[in-house]
Amino acid sequence: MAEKPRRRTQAERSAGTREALLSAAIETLHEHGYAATSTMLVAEKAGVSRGAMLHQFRTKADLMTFVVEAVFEEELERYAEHLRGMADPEQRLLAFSEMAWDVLSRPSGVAVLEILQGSRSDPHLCEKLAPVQTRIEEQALAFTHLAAPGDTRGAMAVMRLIVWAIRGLSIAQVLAPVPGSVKDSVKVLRRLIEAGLETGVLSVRSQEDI
Amino acid sequence: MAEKPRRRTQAERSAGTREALLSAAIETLHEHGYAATSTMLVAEKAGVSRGAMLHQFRTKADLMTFVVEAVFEEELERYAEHLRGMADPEQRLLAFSEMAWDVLSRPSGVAVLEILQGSRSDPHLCEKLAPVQTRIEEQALAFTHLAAPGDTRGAMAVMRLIVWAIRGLSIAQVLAPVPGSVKDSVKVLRRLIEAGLETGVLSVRSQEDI
DNA sequence: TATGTAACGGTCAATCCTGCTTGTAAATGT
DNA sequence: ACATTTACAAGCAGGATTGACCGTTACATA
Repeated sequence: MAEKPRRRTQAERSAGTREALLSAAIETLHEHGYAATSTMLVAEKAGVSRGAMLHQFRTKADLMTFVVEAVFEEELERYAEHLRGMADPEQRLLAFSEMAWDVLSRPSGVAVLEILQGSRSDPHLCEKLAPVQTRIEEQALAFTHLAAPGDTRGAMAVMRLIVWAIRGLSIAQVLAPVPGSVKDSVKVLRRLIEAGLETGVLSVRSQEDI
Repeated sequence: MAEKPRRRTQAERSAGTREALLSAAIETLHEHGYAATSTMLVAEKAGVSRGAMLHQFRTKADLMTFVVEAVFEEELERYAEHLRGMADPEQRLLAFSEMAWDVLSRPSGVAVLEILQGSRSDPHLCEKLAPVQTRIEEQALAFTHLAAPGDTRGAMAVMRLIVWAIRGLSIAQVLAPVPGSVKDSVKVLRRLIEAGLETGVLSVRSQEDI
């Protein structure tokens, strides 16, 4: 009758439960926020026993760290896809705010933000996340190529502004009763960047005297 | 020896403990985030017995709501002070980002953001906060006078962008290992607004076709 | 002064969450 | 084929948090 209920290989099983836990964690974080994201809830939503979860992620901090890392990998791919065939730095900068909105306003982006924010409440998680965080910021900066190699500080300021403006707006969106209207602000940001490029404030070559 | 240990009046005593709890809550939220802000911790830090706290704020949600409201009142005053004698709408808009940074990056501003974010984890708090939140946004909009009376939607988009960009950056600041560097981004925002005004993207008169 | 009311201090039960431990079955490696 | 490692299930203990319940004291007012 039924196919041999072939047990999957170990690696497959591991990957399966980790994937299920990842999705469930993202969903829970997106929906209920960090404070209400207990490991029990996540395991239950993932359809995984608490024992299994505990085997894969010994502590809650481990699970959260995994989520941050996994989502970041996925985000990088998404950025890369958006930027494919966009060589002009100015064009990249112009597209950046809407790109970032696409990437960061998704449930996974909100989930990561919840974790970052929530990490402040858990020293253990905090120190596990510290290296990941700096690595992310470095890679994000290198990846965007927003400025000439020389001006790290200016490029960092611009990148941070855009990223955190978008993150802020993504909070506004989940908090707002009518989520749609937030995107207007993203467009305003894009226009501001256009204006900045026109007037030379955002020269992609240098960003000296801030 | 000692002065008569005159017992304060009832109203004074109430106000005293509420004030102490307010400060302690802000401090705890700013320092450890929402998840780690237990009522016990707050009471302890305020030097108030749990019984007293429970008398003033029957539930945790009550305390949090009080914090949001009290801080907002204080923020309004701060804004008013900044804007005193600044009648020109363009000038107001120019000053807005740095004003907002002054007001929102303070511990109380971070605390409110923590509460808003944390409210998603607590339906009870969520519904208590909903009316407060819309009231705040309305008043903020009316208060800033960023656009001509006609164009509510455009003004809202601009106001939201600035406010949430600043809020996002204030998160970045508490998360960052070296907090100082975040302010660069605030200056970039100011420059972008200048540029937007120059090129007419941010006309204070109208903000039609977004 | 006497009575009602408000602030307060301390303790309690119920709940929830986390991480540990034990036990089982399957897959992997020799 | 056997030994070892890995994935999983389930129960358990410790700790923390919340909100409620007493009793006590001081203020307020008649």
